[in-house]
Amino acid sequence: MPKRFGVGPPWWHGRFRECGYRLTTPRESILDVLSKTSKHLSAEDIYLEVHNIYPTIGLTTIYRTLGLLVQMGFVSKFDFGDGRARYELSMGPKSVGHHHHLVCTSCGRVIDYTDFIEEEKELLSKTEKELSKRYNFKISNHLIQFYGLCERCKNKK
Amino acid sequence: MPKRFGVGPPWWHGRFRECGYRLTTPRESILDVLSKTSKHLSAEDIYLEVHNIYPTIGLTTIYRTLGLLVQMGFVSKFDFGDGRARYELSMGPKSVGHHHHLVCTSCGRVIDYTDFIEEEKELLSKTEKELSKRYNFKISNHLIQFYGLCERCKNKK
DNA sequence: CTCCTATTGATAATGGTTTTCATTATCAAT
DNA sequence: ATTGATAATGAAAACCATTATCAATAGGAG
Repeated sequence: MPKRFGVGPPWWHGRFRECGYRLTTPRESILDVLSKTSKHLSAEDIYLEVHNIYPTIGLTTIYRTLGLLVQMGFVSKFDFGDGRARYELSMGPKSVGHHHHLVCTSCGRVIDYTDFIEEEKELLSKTEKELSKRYNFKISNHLIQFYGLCERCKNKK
Repeated sequence: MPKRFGVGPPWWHGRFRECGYRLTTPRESILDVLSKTSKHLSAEDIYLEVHNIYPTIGLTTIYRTLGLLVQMGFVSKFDFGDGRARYELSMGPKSVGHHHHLVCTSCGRVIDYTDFIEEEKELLSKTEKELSKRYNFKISNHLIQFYGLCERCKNKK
């Protein structure tokens, strides 16, 4: 039986050591905030949140740690076109798992969707396989976003 | 028989007037550069190119015009994660037409691919339709990018 | 040709992200 | 527990793509 979430050390403890990095208080605080939300937080959002539980944190450390987490594959970095990057835990309990985004070009609202159409996943892996072969490319990730007007903005016109 | 490209006024002349904008020399120069390449140019790339044929151009005008062209749907704006936006003509002779990107996370190289798998287009429109209905979202565009290691970088390891 | 207005471009400002560097914390070996 | 090598931190400054400001200029309807 797999270990339940919420008991024992968080799942990421081991991975840090494996990669040769130290799991420090600032880093844990950042992971803590990320794991307790399913929102799309900016670096400053995270800074403000972490600041509550670890007041001496610096914005620099936020950026550095996020870079590390992205590199380790724990965190995904997104650009929704508003000039600041957004970060989401890409694995873990509160995470919705892999998902794509609907971005409203008018108000900037972002909707996650995980309920893929049946064939969507299947086609995606097929496409990745095909592209890998054709372009001799080792594909490790993909980004899919749809742009348009959300319910509110659509009716506003 | 459709008008051949290269003769008569460029295809975009009319569209400007329709939208209530003036077609000025700086704007034409920018469109000229964009229509003669299939690369992913940054604002500064475009600035340097246009500067050759219209030396008094200002970087400000580049940004303003690109914003206009994006808004009019002539140009697509992309973010490949290197901190600067890239622009491509989304219609016209030299344009490869709608395409997706393979982005190398190591060297930043970008490969366009237009030769979609047969089912890809079909599924995409099906997905858009489904999402529009489910989230009451008017989808007008999408972005699909695959990340990984290009041939060169893959072998370098 | 003239006037009104959109457009331009030099400059300064903005703001998210990175760099720098002196200080501090971590962990393995003692 | 103590030490020492090294990684990590954070305040401040630097960076740099993009935007705002504003006086000067150009387009085009009349």
